[in-house]
Amino acid sequence: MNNQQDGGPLTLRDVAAAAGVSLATADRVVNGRPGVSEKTASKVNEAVQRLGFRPLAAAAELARARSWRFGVVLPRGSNRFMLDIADHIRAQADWFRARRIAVEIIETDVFDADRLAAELAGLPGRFDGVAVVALDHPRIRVAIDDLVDAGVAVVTLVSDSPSSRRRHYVGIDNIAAGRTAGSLVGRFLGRPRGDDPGGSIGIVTGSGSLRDHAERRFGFGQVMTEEYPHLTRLVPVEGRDDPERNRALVRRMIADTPDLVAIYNTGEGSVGIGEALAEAGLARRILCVGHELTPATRRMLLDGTFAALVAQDPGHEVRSMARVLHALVSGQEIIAAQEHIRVEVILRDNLP
Amino acid sequence: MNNQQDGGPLTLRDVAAAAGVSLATADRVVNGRPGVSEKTASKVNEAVQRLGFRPLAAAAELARARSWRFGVVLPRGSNRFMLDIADHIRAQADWFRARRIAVEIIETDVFDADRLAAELAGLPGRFDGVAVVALDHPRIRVAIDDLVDAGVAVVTLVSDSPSSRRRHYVGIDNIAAGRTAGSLVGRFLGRPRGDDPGGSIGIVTGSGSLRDHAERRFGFGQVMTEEYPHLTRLVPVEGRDDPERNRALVRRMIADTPDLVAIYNTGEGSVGIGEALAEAGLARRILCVGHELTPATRRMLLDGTFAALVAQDPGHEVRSMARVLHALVSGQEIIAAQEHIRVEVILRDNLP
DNA sequence: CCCGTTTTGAGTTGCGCACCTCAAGAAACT
DNA sequence: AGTTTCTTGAGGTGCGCAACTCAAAACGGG
Repeated sequence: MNNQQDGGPLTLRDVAAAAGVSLATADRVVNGRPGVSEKTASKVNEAVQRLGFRPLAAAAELARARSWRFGVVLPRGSNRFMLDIADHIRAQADWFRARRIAVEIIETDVFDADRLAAELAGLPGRFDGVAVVALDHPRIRVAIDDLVDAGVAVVTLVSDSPSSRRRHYVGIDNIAAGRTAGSLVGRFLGRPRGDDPGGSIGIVTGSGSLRDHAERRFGFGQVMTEEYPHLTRLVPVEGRDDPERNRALVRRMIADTPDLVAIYNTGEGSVGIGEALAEAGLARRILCVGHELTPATRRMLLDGTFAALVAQDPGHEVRSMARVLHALVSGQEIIAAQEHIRVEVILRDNLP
Repeated sequence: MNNQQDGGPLTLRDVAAAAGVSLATADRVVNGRPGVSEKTASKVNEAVQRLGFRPLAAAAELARARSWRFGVVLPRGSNRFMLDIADHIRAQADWFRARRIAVEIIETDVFDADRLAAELAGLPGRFDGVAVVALDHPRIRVAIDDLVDAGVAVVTLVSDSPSSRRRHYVGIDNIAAGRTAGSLVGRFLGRPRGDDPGGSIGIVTGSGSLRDHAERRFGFGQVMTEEYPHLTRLVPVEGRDDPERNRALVRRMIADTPDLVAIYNTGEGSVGIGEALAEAGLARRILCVGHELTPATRRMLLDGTFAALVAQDPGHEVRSMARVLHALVSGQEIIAAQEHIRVEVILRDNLP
């Protein structure tokens, strides 16, 4: 019953026949089970190669007949972007269930390394795969490595811990994101003409200890130094992603900086910046670039308060996380090109 | 053998038990087969809702045990973007095979409506699903509708034919793309200051008859008229996406336009524009914005000849096309949010 | 040569579902 | 009442693979 005769799909049966072995032997080779001589194994592998056999994903998954438990460790709190991530996870519930995946969202204080490490230490046994918004901190690195050693598939999400042995990072290149913001600010301000004095750029950031924000500031600074040396960068102020704090900080910034021409916010809470500018009657007169698309930033993009946003798509990230964890636990290959998360530039005109 | 007792996965068996009907009846309802009274059907549906049942994707796919034949109709020729689309289709071969999908690429002259229509007429029977780079032309609309009537799932790819009854369009909103290009050009040129005379903007386009290019010109013009009235738009010149023609056109444009400040190319062949500028020693002095990321545009983005690209991701489009066609032929739902193709802005700093 | 080990073949089971047949029962007709 | 139509249940089959058992065959060492 060689399927290949009738043009049907290529099955393991065909491989076995082509290699001149039994189905059982072919199965042993393909699934890496012991008890096959090297000679026979290479015969089978050669046939797999020659025929281009790939196990039918659906059949393999069905036959494996096991379910997976994934945990996603997110920062507790009201950060809009993280809420979006959580929403997208819930929105993907059907996708997960159709693949026998149970997802649990674990909210914790990711800014407290000890607590996060303790949380991670309790995960082995509870989960087959874990995605974590990581702090780049030695204690977290160790906690992640322990998870990996316990046989859990670990990926970092949004914020990486590159020194750990996590299998994958799902998120954007934050240096590139900062550079992109820098180029937008530089180009939007225009080349200095004649006696153009340049001007000062205010930088609002979340916290000095977050790797993603630090990388964005770094990338932003790179471009500014290289390409726009006529512009002055003010010392970054930390608003901890809180709109209220950002508003106060920007209010003071406006008062203290007569030649303020632009503001770059590396994190959330952009709405506070917009409010401070509106109070001072400076909305649309001072160039603003921020990160992430939220209802608030969308509104400010539409009304012109913000000229551009540098963003990452939380939906893509959640789907990528799901695919990568699923591939890792079920021993499939990761298609790198597909899992690359893009640094997106959003203007008023290409709002999704 | 109620799986729910042991916390196992939720199966159709459980639904049937919960609804107090047999497996066969539950199956009839779930798969929309006839012969079930309305009362019983609603009982089953209620149980499906209440328990949150979803057929296990792998099992459903395996059981359906049928393969699909998809055809992708692409323009013949050397257009780099279309070659990328074809490459991505080939790169997805494994994904397709794992889902029993055989994909055939059909190259034809999409600019010749008669020939394209004839090509489409020959597809029913050969394919279960077809993706076509459509010309928005009455003859093509009829040909697409005929395909749909013949029971073929049809989606348009990259270029739409919105008046047809195609089930889905996989591609970007080209008006938004043109608007985005317009905003980039306008903002990059900067606000007029003092006695700033504005300047002229050259527009290079592929052909007047392509819907996507026309829409881009329209969107570009919208933004220019609304926001940057001090800038003059030259009459678009048609280079048919050919670098050589574009080079000649831009050479003439440079000679004829002393106040040329920017060039917008709605299509391909941007490399010819870069060459003409380089010859005249104007590279990086005249602002260029184009479309699509190719090896050539990537290079010109890096060397500063082009300031920005407005792009669509061919990989995303191919994957979306595959998902949508697969969903259509197998009666699954399309997740609209996931299938939205974004208008991407690519600067030197966020090159993927 | 025999004996023990390794390798291989043959076969079974089950994953969850789609799809089919057949027959029994219920309801709606004449 | 009998007859026809509709509805439901029971059961089987197969999709392609993973994972297993058991026995036969091949192999290696003494």
